Amino acid sequence: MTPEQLQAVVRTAVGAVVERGALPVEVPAEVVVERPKNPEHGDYATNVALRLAKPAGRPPREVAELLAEELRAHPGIACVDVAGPGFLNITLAQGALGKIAVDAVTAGRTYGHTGTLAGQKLNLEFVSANPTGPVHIGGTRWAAVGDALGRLLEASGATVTREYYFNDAGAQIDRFARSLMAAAAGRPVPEDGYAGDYIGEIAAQVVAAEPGVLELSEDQQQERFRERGVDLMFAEIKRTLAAFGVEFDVYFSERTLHETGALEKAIARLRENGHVYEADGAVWLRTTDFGDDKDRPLVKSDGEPTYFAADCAYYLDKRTRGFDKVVIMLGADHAGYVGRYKALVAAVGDDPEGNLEILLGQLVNLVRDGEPVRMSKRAGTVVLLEDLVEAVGADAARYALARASVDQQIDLDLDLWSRQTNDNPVFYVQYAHARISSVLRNAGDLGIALGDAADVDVAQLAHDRENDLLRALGEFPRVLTSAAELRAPHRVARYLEELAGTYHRFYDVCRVLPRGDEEATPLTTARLWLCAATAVVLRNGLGVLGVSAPERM
RNA sequence: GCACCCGUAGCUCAACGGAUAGAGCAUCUGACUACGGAUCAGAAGGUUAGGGGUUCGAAUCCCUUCGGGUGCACCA
Repeated sequence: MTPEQLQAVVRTAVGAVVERGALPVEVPAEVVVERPKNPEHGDYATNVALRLAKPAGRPPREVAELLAEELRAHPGIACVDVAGPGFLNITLAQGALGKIAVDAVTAGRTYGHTGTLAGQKLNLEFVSANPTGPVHIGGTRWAAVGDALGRLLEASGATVTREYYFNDAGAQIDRFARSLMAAAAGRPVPEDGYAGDYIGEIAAQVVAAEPGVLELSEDQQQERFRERGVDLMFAEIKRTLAAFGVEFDVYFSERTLHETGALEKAIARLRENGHVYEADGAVWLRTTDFGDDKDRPLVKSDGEPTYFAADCAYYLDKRTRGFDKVVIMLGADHAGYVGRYKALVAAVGDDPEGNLEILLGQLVNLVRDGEPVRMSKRAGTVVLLEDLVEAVGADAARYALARASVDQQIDLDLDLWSRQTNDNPVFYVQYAHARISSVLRNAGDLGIALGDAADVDVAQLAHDRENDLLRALGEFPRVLTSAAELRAPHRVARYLEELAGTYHRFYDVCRVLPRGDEEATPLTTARLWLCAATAVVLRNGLGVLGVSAPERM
């Protein structure tokens, strides 16, 4: 029996008790069945009696007793205890957990996938670093977490479009172009320009591609350097992200919003809704009507539209593309944007809570030898995605960034994460997978096959460590759905570490393959299924995080 | 000054309002005739920054003090 099935059984039991008038409450839509931390508390526990006590006007333990009696009648349940303030501790019948292993192996790479978010069409925007330089460490955290979140949402049945928005229309790009021009001409980069080795590299590539470019007029040169520079920088960014295992469905150019008149249309719509006014020669959106700290300009007094105006147009563009929900992942340094974004969504007539979701992530510090790492070879001051990958490898980098909650500032120790030992959590998890792969290989060499699902006797799995492992495997679908709902990919990583530990403890005391000239038994086969199921879950879980599951290390 | 995030074992971090707050590392003690020891068993380690409140129950929610981070542009 899987936890989901038990959940249904408990709910049915509540229904039965209510039905015969013993409990004057509404049957809850969902009851919580969880795996207790303390093994003495049975296979599963539910707090449903505690929840129902107040509406029923009865003491929790009394409610619990009523439900316990009902549940004991179920054939899959061996015993039910009322414990503590009114928890129901449930122990399943011998062999009832074994189905989980069969389910996992049978479902394979879709094990853990659910339809809890089916029908939702989400736009997930992350990284969105401007093509004026390489992706730095902040964007890297979002690349790892955002991509994992995308996979997580898809595993729960949502349709996800990963989107990268880039600013190729404003003053920053102009500064980038002028920096390239200066470097190409051998002049120092302007005061407000971009430094770093990459500027010289790209400038040289532009000159190589357009030999006469330095002969052009100042304006023409800037245009050529801008266009080619952005292309080259973007190619570099995409290459770096791809090497990190992150790909986007849409790269959205701000410039296109200007060129198609989308900004004017957006402003017109906001004006129709009565939220636009003019003051001091500028055009303003009255975002304070929707909880923002101050009103925001859409068009500056010099007639130029603001970046915020482009944000409005961009949001509307996403909505017309049919996304129910627009999710934007930002660094904590952009926390100030939340208020105006929410206000903008309200101003166009959407629901700022339902249609928009902004996830804020705290910043990352890199540490080596206990000292903060600040310098980068290429960019002068910031640390880059490629620096991190070079230092620890893509798997460790992705895992390290995805394993912490995003609202925690993290100190990432480069020494630790580059170590090939069990200090390093990603190796601990990957090792478990490699170890299982080895067992399965050895089984094959011995001519022992998993065989058909109908033939395996999972009731053979009766050892405590086997049951621990089965319960852990049974949690996986719920780990994925709750991590998706909470937008918390780090939960998957924590779960995998726990699962790896549970497997190692099983392996330590439960011999899988026959030794020497012993014969394979039904228990051998059952344990092999358990191993295969664990490998499936490790693989699927690591897959969500974009980390490889090696068969040999 | 105002707003948001954070403060949990020596260190890095978990814990959708639930039972005795958990892992890994580091420290100490054990298990190698090894299906991969990159493993396992055990010990030690905590006033969840401090103080109030809410309730059957608070690391979690509310108020407050202290400490750290970030942001408060007709910049992008």
